[in-house]
Amino acid sequence: MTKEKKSKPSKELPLGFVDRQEKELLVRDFIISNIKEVMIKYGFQNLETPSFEYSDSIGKFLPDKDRPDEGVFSFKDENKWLSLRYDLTAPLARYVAKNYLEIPKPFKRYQLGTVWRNEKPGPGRFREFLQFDADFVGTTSLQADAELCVMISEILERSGLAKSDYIIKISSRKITEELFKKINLIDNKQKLTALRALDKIDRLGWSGVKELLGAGRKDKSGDFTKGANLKSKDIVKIEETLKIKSPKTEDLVELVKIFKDYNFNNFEFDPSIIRGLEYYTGAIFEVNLKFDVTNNKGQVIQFGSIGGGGRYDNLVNNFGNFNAPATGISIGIDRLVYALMQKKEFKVKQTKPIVICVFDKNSMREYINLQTIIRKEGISVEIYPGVSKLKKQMEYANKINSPAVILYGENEIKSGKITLRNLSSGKEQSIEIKEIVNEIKKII
RNA sequence: GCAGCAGUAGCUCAGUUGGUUAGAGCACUAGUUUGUGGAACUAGGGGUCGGUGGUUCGAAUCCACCCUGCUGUACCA
Repeated sequence: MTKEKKSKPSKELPLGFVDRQEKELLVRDFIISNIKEVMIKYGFQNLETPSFEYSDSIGKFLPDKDRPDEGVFSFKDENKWLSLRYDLTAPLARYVAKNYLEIPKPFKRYQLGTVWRNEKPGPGRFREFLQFDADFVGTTSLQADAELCVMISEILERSGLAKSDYIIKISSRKITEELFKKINLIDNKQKLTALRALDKIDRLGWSGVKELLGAGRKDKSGDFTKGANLKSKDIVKIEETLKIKSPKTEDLVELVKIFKDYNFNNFEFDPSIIRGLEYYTGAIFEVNLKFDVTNNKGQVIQFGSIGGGGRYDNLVNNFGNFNAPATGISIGIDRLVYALMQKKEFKVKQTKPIVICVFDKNSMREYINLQTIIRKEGISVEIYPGVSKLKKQMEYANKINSPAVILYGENEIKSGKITLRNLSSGKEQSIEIKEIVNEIKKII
């Protein structure tokens, strides 16, 4: 007798992928509806591009090509490499280049779509997630950059955040450019290491960043990270730059002025904001939450930003000779949902069906008629989907959080009255069929 | 990727220096005179103790390697 090893299919999900339940999806839908309304108000048009692109369309032309093959999910189709998109900006650049002659200039579009990243997930951070992205293509006006920040604020506040819950941090790639010129830092690799180091100041503090700018840093677990090996006098100059309280670069001075005209103050200049390394060319923004976010064990976690963006004047140009300076901003919708769901006062209304219990299959006609009457009023109702004892039907109704059950059995049919049981109070009442809708409305 | 810690039922965990048939709570299923949920009671199902190999008369327990998860770190367009 041979022992057969049954290899059952795995019920586990691939690393970084999750099932999303209704509770979360309702919040997501709520945010999306806010986004769509705001987008219309601000005059952006919707666009949908495919999940897959040719790998070179979304990767090859990016200047930030430190690790071209990592971070994306790819496969070879015939002889060409395809990749799942990792953001919505690269596909936009491709779209603009492809449709340059037809689209209005400037071009304002927004997009909601799933993106995929092949990297290590963290709390509230997955390998598949929904991103929202809005961009202006074809204008150098900082009015566009300002409008993006104001617009994001409006979306966040409509979705349930208070002004004190978030802040938009601004900086400019020009600051670091000037700084590197000043300290004569020209080696590209060193530049990137230095930028990455600066980006970590909120987490590691200046002392940690200083180590990363110099020889390197050992983390809590004892792991060592190589530094940028800058001279200590140059590190001092960097420290001085980081202490600047108000922006000196032309673009940010202008941006702040426009913010004033908008009466928008929920921003803060922070020269340590980096984002996207060499990808950006000018102003950059980052949307940060100001309240603590916890994991499922109640521990406060390092949540990071929920979105950001900035000016990328050269991206579309990589596809050819296009005059398409651009600026854009994106939000990680799922991260915003995750954070929003932790705010106690935040609730989205769920509509659960009233359950009509089944006593006798031969009365199905009565049940269906009743169901039709109630559904005509736009009220959620269902006939118990199955054949079970009444107890099971009640347990089912309770489990799905139904507000009430309708009992329409032998007794009721005989007397011509329906029994309506309120499931939160447990109270039952006997009512005429024509009154049923009114009574239900009182409960839900 | 690197480092530290961890992996026993669907979930949260117990399992004594290696010793019979591996336990509990919650959840689940069926009942407690069949027309009543969220409480109680009774009974039941469910685990090759993450995997593979080794040490041993004997491994959930010891060793090696692998896998997975958590945390930090790197990367994050």
